[in-house]
Amino acid sequence: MSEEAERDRVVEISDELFNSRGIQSVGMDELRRVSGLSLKAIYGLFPSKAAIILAVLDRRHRVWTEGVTARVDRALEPDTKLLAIYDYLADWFREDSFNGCGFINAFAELGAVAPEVAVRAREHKIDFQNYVARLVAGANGPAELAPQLAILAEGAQTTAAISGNADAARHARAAAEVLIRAGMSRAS
Amino acid sequence: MSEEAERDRVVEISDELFNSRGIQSVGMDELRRVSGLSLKAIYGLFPSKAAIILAVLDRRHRVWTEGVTARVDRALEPDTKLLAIYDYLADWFREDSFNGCGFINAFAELGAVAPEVAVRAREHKIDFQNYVARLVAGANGPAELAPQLAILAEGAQTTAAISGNADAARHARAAAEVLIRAGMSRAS
DNA sequence: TTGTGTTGAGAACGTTCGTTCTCTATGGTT
DNA sequence: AACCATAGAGAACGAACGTTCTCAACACAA
Repeated sequence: MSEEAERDRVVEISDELFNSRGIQSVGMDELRRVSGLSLKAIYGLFPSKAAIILAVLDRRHRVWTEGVTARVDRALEPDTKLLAIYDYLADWFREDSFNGCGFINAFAELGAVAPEVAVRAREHKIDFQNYVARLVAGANGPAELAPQLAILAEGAQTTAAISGNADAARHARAAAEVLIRAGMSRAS
Repeated sequence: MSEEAERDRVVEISDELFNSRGIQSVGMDELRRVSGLSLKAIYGLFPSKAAIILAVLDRRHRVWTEGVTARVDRALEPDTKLLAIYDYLADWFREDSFNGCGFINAFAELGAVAPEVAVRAREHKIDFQNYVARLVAGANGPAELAPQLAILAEGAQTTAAISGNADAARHARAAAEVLIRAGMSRAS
């Protein structure tokens, strides 16, 4: 296995473990056991656990972005593209492994003591807000609609994570529909 | 100082420290140093750090509930009562010590490994949803409005925490206004 | 075959944490 | 003054963590 592939494998395994049990609760020894690599090999791929954490965040950003854009791209109309975000959330919430937004979790766990984690979380959220803003602009919606829709998505994620059921996506979608319709009628 | 007062003091100090730096990052030794009590005294008041964490969550629930109800009670009309929630959030977000919802943070940090923390977080959120539902009912709004408004409040909290600015409260309030108006017009 | 560099397995190290224990000083009671 | 219970200060303990080191096994070149 190439070094690149091994790195990806460690990051993927770390992502799953961090997601299910939190970052600080997962030790390097468990990473070694699950990955089948030696500690020496892992430390040959990454200089520290902190570097693995950041790599996991980068991966999460990529997976999230690809997932949501793929889902949005399938929708045909500008307004159904916006609603597709919440359909993506609904599917995500129903996965057994769903445990809340990894960035919110990482920020809550390490944001105050690991500035780089806070930065990645902030960048991830800003990136999503900008994406929503572009979709809103594409639908000729008013600028203030974008942060509102983003807040709905954020709220759905934490509500689904803590309550443990996926209804939040449905509620957020319904709210988004109302906001979009209201925004469009005012814009036209 | 009475034992009750000392207990409160430890919980209050722990709340502040946990809020600013996360739960796991704060050790018992720091609690000792800041509180001025001996470790022995602290362990006389609480059987373990886990018990302190739960006491902090209970305190957070009490403070939050009192704060938001006080703000809501100041509003006169049923629909402005609903909007008062977001005004309360706006004030909270602007506090220097604001670091996101303590329950979301605790859940993210410990929910997967400390079931009691997850239960408290869930109970807290359910309690808030029920509160919103009562306010919505008082305003003769449709039942589906309540979870939508709750999701807006959740999203505002995480967005404000990660982005570091209080605008999220304003956006959430504006969205809530639209949802409330739409809900009322359909109900009437 | 011999020598050499590399690697895996995991022991070891230094630190930190939650918790308990020791020891000393103190204050009240007789 | 003599005794005892109490409590503070922090050392000590066992466990767990991230990281590094040791050492034996192995692959491969000469």
